Amino acid sequence: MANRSEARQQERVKGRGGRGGGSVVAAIREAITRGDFAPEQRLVESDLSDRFDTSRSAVRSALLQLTEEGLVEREQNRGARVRSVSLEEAVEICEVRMMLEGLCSAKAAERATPDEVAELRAIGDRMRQLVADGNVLGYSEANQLLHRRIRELSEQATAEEVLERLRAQSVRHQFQLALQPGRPSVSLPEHLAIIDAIAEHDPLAAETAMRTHLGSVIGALREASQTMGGLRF
Amino acid sequence: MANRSEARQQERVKGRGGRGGGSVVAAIREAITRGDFAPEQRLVESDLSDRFDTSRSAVRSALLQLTEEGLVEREQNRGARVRSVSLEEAVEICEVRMMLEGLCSAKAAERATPDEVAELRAIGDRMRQLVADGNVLGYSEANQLLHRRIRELSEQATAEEVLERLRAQSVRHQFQLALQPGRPSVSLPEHLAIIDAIAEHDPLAAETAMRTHLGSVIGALREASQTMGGLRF
DNA sequence: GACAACGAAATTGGCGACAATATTGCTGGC
DNA sequence: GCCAGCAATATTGTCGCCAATTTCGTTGTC
Repeated sequence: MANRSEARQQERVKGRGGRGGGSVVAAIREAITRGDFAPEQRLVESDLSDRFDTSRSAVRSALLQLTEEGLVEREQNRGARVRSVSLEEAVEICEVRMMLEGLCSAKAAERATPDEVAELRAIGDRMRQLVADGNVLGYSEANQLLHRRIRELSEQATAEEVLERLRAQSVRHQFQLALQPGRPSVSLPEHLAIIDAIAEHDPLAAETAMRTHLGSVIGALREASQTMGGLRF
Repeated sequence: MANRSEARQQERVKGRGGRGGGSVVAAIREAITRGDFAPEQRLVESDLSDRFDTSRSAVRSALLQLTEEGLVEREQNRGARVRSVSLEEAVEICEVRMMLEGLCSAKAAERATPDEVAELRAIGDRMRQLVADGNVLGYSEANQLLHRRIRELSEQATAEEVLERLRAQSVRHQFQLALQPGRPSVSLPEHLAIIDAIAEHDPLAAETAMRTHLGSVIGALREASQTMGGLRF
């Protein structure tokens, strides 16, 4: 659409020009989750191959894969768009997270070594500090880190994979939530409860604490959408 | 490998020859889950395009998608094979099912209409009869049907999608289990308990019953693998 | 007789071209 | 002035070809 003239920065994939087999997927995925592409935005194959300095077939196969991952939607002969996930879908995702992160939390409670417990405790302390300082973005990052570490500690590859996929799908909702005023002070004690349960190697308490936390996230999602007017993301 | 001469039956995809965009994926997926291809078997692109009477690029893109679904594994420049899932992986899958089908079971208990409850009860009755008759294959089918209907009743699209994917990955383990002598008489009461809980619209009991059931499945998987010698599927 | 080096065959990876389809803009009639 | 039909354009879908890579078989040497 004539914007090929406005010399757009080309994001070279992996350094070498035009190559990078599987990493084209990673590049486009990151661009979507980072918000470079808006929800519902059309993803034209030739534009993308241009932007990422790769071939159209590479982009094509990447879009196929991202469709499978739930980040992109395609219609026959009508191309691909960034998937926009509705509030209802975000709630569904959170319900699944509730179950699966509950499992991971329980497993982490079983397996965590003293060092790993110390690591979680350190994250908890940092969270406390960040909330006290009113550092919303920092807290959001620590939040992601905590959830990720607990997933990893579970050593449940199947659950980890599913959760990673779902996380990518709901980054926007997740981020919106983090910016909600007063939200950190609600979630902080929930996070600390999870850490405590894992530290005490109490799988049942760890699962319950995680479920409580994500239940509260679901509630917050619903509330936030009311104030925001039910926008899709 | 010179077996192109033995006139192998060509399974036309979708009737018309050589077409059928997305349904090539379905055809190969079915062939894998039906056991036409053994685990670890190589999937040569030209062979498949021959067998399903389609183009190599269609097969190629199908294999890409099936890799994403966890049914196929690929190595750079070395082609695709049918993924073989180990006992440990099967247990992981079952743990995830435990959580997610637990969720679906609870939601089904909330939502099920009288008609739907009657339908589940009918399945339960049929199961009882099939066990009494010693009809193992029939029971296995009814088993799958029950789990599927509960998933559908939950109207949790996200969980349904994940579960469907995982089911395809573990069909072999699932089938092996169904053939285990004495297994039906163990699982029958568990299934009936799930149905009862849903019929009584008791989400908590429904979730618990489902978790108990799949916990028992995990135990059975482990036992079966001992007698079978820890074979991969 | 075993093994390394080499060459041939099989297979995958990727690009370019072309056909099929959808979208957009234009023209003429009412 | 609005709408139907048609032409032009943009975009996707698919195929065939060739290069890159791996695998398999052969030959020659020790």
